Amino acid sequence: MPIIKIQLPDGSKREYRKGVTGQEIAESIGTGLAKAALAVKVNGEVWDLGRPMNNDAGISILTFKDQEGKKALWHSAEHVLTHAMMNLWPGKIEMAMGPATEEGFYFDFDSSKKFTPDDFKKIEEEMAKLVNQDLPIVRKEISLDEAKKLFKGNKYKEEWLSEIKEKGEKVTVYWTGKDFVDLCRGPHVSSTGKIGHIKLLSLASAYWRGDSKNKQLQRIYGIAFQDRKELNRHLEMLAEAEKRDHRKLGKELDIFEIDEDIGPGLVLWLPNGNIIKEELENWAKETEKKWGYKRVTTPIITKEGLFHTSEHLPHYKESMFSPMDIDGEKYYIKPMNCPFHHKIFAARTRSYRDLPLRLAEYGTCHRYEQSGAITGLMRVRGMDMNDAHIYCTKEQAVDEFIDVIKLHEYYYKKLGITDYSMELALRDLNSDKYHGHEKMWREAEELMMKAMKKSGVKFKVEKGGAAFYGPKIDFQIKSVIGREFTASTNQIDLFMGEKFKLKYAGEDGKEHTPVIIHRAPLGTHERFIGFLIEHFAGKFPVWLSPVQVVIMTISQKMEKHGEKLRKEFEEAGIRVELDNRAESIPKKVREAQLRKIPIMLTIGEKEVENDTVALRTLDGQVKFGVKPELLVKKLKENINNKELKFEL
RNA sequence: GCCUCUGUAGCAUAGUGGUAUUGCGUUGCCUUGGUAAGGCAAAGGUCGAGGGUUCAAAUCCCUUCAGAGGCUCCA
Repeated sequence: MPIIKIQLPDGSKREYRKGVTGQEIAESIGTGLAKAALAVKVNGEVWDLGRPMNNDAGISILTFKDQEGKKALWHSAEHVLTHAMMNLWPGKIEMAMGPATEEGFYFDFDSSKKFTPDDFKKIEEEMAKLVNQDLPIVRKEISLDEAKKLFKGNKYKEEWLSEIKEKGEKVTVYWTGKDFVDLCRGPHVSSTGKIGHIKLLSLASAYWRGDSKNKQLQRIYGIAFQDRKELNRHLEMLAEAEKRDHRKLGKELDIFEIDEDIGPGLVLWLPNGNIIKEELENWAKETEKKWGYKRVTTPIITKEGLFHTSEHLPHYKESMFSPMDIDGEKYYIKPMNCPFHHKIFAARTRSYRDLPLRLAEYGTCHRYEQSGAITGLMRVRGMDMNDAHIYCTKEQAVDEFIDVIKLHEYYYKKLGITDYSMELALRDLNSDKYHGHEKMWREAEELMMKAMKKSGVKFKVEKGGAAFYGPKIDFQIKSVIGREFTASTNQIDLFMGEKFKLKYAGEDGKEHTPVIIHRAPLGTHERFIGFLIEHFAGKFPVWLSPVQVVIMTISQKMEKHGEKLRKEFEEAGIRVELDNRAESIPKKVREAQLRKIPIMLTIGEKEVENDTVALRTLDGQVKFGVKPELLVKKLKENINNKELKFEL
């Protein structure tokens, strides 16, 4: 019998007969593993457990702990979903496609029946049946002709097959039991029993192959876990995420409002929200002053010519609000601040001695976002941007850019944002949306790459995401509940300097074009605060809290004392409220908790007598006999240092 | 922009053809209390807007606005 050598996950080598499967190897290692195994990684490629190995190989057994194992399970769950729907509505479902994603799976299909979440229960029951039957899931390589016969009449599969033919790839199908088959590359788990518990989450629509010219299909999203408890935990997490939704909290905490009569994506900052906004703004102003930025202010509207120079017109016209006619000339509302800052640079003769010149502004910009893209504070049409442009020499560019990265890191660290990543977005060489000449692009890419590498920060390269005038770096931040956003975009720009004919006198006495760095570490107030609401679940650190301290009287007899205390806190620059209503303490506490006020003080007879307060923090801890002077001192320190937590 | 769904008082909700339910909040009165809801009462709604069907519309149909989940887009 021919023998092959397999290197096991622990590094040891063992001999097996030729044709051994991943499942058999898993069984030979340990019974627990045999059950948990979902797929196998063979020389770096993910395989089904049942696929025979005919050569020496190094393997690792994938379980639900591995993302690839999860994906095999989820993809199989997607097949079960398709299978169940074909069973329930025979002839009514034309299956298109369905992959596993990073957090579950979805299935796209075409059907004359309009599905609603009310159908989920029925489908889930059918899926549970299929899982209980523990049907084998078997991979088969078949010929193109066989495949064509098998999927005859399904235009989506036919399109897929003709593409496989073009690429010259092999056709693989997966059978679930005897009566369900789908065209699929896999990998899958070996039988439906391994999938465990499936939950359908939502219903949406999507264009076939993600192209808006194509037909829209119905899409069902789902998730699956082997362990019921894990599924429940996941569902709880989703519910928790919903509670943290900035739109919900924004309303509950009186942070912002979006009024129908004003328009979609146009934010009304309520007094509470405005405090957060101003605190952030002041922080950025102070910080950037220290980092050598100079502040400027520029208009919100401009003659159209400015955007022709920058080439935003006509290329980005559709993202701009329609122009208005002023004295027979077209004026646009600015979608960004860059050209204005360039004009400030150009307004005076510049020498290399003036560089780097860092111009910063809290600019109010408006962009015509697609109506369907607008969500809460995350995608808006009117925004305040913490924007700045650095004009420097080519020699300075790398270090300046590293400083920009450091500035981000400073901001994020202070706010306790630890989960972030960077993406270097380059141009897509096949697209014609990019401007400027080849040399300029290459140089800009090189400069950015150099800066990223020198800074030592991890980053991912993404093709096709660049701005039309240069590559960019996006900071992706993740909130505690796992929602990810682009918080800021930064660029080294060799294009606009030329377009705006910006010049400085160099050391050599000749004219040079400055390099421009675009940066906005806090992005827009809208998105950033939206993110922070979810990040902190509305429990802002003291310095950002709209109301920092509430003083609650046990009875209205303590009003005078309460008022005296309130004044003391207020004079110390602390945002404080006195709650002297004729309500019970439990009720006052409850309300303060719901408003997420970080410092709750109660005063009763004892406190008046001893001139102390009882301190309660949001986590429910109560400390009696606290001296107000000490508290004020500690709070001021906490606020000035912008600390994340308050401790006495 | 496209697809699907949703829209009832400040907020959260009940209501499948007979002009609207409940809770919180608000206001008033009583209560003056020790760490997540004290009691009673009152006010508050052209049921997103406009049109249509019908004796009668929150409810059915059309248009429109807004929101949600996606897709496309995202300088």
